[in-house]
Amino acid sequence: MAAVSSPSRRRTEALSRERIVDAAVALLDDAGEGGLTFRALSQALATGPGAIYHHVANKEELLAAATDAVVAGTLADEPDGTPQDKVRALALGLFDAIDAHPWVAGGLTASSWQATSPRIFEKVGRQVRDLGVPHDRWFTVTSVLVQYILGAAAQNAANARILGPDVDRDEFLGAVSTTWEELDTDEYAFTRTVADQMRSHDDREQFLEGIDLVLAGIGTTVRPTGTPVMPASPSRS
Amino acid sequence: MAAVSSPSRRRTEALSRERIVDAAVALLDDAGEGGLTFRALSQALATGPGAIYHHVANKEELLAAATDAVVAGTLADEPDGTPQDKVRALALGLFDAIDAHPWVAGGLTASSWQATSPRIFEKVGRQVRDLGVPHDRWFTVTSVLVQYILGAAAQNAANARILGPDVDRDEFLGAVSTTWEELDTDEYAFTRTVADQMRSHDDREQFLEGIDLVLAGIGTTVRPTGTPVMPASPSRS
DNA sequence: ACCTGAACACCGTTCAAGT
DNA sequence: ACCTGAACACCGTTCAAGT
Repeated sequence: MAAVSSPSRRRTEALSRERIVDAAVALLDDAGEGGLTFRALSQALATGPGAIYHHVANKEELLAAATDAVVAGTLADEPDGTPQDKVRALALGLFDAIDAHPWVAGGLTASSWQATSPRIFEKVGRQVRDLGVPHDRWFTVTSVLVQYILGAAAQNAANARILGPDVDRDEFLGAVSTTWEELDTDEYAFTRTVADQMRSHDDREQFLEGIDLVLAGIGTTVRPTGTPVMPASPSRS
Repeated sequence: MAAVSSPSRRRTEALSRERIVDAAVALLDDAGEGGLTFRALSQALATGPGAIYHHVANKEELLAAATDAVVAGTLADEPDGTPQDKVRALALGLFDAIDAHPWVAGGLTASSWQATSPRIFEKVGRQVRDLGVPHDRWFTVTSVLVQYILGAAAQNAANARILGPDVDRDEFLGAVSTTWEELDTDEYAFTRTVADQMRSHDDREQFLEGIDLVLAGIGTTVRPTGTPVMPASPSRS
């Protein structure tokens, strides 16, 4: 916060990768994916478009860095409780972050095996290990959990994006629900019957139920020494 | 296939939404997301850029239509077997389609609640119903399944994209695995221990294991009339 | 070394003008 | 009604020139 050190230049502070990334996050947050522009960015930083290239290779790397900044913030605080609780807390933290910054979803799929995902992978993987999953299944089970978390959060963010800030959620869900009710009787027999469930569902709640479903599935593969196979987390209905 | 009817014009056939969408799919397939351009498209169709707008509202709608065309093709043939088998077949069909046309992943998240997703939702939902899931959980369980399928497939496609056609998969996985082994001992204690599992994993296989994990989770919530809670699909190890 | 900002090679989209 | 293609208002990225 202190703009002290170094002899004052034309700008308050010299350009730096960190300042650029911060400005990028701000731009993405209030103007969306399409709002991140080297021209808009250079204006916000009181510099020329070319200057940014001295600190960032290209737009893709910039988006990845902005994504990483948000995710790192989310993973900062350590949850506590059972491994199941920790998975839920981690998942919900990411879900909320992606909901608040929908552009993160795009950034994550664009840079999967890079810096960001390993961070998430590590946090989730530790819980998988503590859950008692056999060692030879750690990679697969952790991957599946991470894939569900990021996949579900990304799809939720996509919906939030088309909703926009000015569209009423209930109104929108009601409209979709009505559309579903009017679908072809034969071709969409199933979808029609859940139109009302769709109208009244809660995204966060549904996301958590998905986590619990996967945790329950993991539970069926876990055999704590000497005890029989048990469905996971009996503490939740 | 027959280019008969109507008096011959400068082009073999008049422009139509279908011809435009077909050309878009072809363009996306061999040049990727960035290859779809109104200029490239109009050249392929021997017309001007403006002409396309008489049949398609904008690029977003065009991408959605192209996505829908691919997905509809995938869902065309009806699988058979148990509901579990059908879910696996449906999921694998989508996985393979997204793997073959990576741009579909982006198209799906960009137009989630539109025409494409309901088609997938319906197909999956019917199996959820046949699985014996209680009626009041149909929407949630189906959503979770669809979210996992599309989310995992999308992330796989993202990896395939950064891999590219000219990069050797084994070599790439080996490189990532080595990176993981060299990560910080404390910060990445878990990730380091699964570096070798990551090197030898198979994407399709892992995807299917994820499906089975979710199905197993669903199994713990299913109570066929009069019988106790049972883990799902005892037929698979 | 870092920054500037004009310039290059593109985009999606529009629109007067043609048929 | 459908098509044309120039034109508009943008992009990301580069690069000579400055400090």
